[in-house]
Amino acid sequence: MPVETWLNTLHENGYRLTEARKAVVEIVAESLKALTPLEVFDKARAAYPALGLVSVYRTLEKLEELHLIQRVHQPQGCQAFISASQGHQHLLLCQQCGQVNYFEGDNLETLMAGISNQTGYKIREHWLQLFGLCKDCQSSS
Amino acid sequence: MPVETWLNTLHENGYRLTEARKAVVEIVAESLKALTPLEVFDKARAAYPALGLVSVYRTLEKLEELHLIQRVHQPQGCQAFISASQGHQHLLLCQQCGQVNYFEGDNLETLMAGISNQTGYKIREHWLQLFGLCKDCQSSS
DNA sequence: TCCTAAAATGAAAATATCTTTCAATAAAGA
DNA sequence: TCTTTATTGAAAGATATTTTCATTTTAGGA
Repeated sequence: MPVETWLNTLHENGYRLTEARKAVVEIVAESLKALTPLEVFDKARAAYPALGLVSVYRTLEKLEELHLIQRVHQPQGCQAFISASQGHQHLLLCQQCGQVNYFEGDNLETLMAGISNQTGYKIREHWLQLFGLCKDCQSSS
Repeated sequence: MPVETWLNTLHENGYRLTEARKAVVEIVAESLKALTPLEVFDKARAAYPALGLVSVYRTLEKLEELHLIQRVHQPQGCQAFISASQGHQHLLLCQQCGQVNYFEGDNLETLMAGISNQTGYKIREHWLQLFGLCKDCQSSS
């Protein structure tokens, strides 16, 4: 999704468009990898040196609230964010370079129905995430 | 899995059996809910008041390394640990009481093969986790 | 049972991460 | 342009985790 769309969404929801926010959005919207707040801070400061780390946290908070980004869970940690996909999708992460891909079409209905039966649980949500090696990292290793 | 097995595994891997470790293992091995280091600390101190929080962290580290426990990822945070299931299983968590269930039989092979084709990724791992309401919490809400 | 080397401990200090507070600044509609 | 109010960055505060280190304890051999 283009940076413009993100800025519009922020504005439409009553948030002001400041230099700090634009710098953060610019970085996060265009990253193919999940970034931690500190990584965003470092990258965004290149464009806007006065940026404070606090503003990064606050902006990420709002972007998450507006479902423009989502938190990425990994064995190394769960503080990283990536642009959120539209609709119901899942993540596929490269274990080498960190590149993130999205996919949909999880035919988990049958599986979940069976588990619901077995356990008596009423299932309300599911998380599915795949890890592997992207094309590039397969050949280079 | 019984506490004894955990202690044996620790011993077999060259780790000594200390009072601190026993107290931690006792708590974690028998919990049906995922516990944070601090929660483990509090509970384990009942049995062994001299316990230090550092030892909790160190013991959890070893238990994870030996695959006796696994980290549980949740929207509220990812610092909690639960007894690891044998073989390849997934978690089903109650969103109300936190109770953890295990299930297996994920027929994701077809799904993963398709995604592998589409993306060119070589898929090496997958995370699947379900959230819902357990039997008890359904009736009480 | 006693001894000893080395692992493990707890306390305290150090790091790292994230949040709150607050006076100053800047956005955006009138 | 003016004014209100959201937003800012710096600093302090709160949490969570790791490191350091002198002391204690374990476990295996004597």
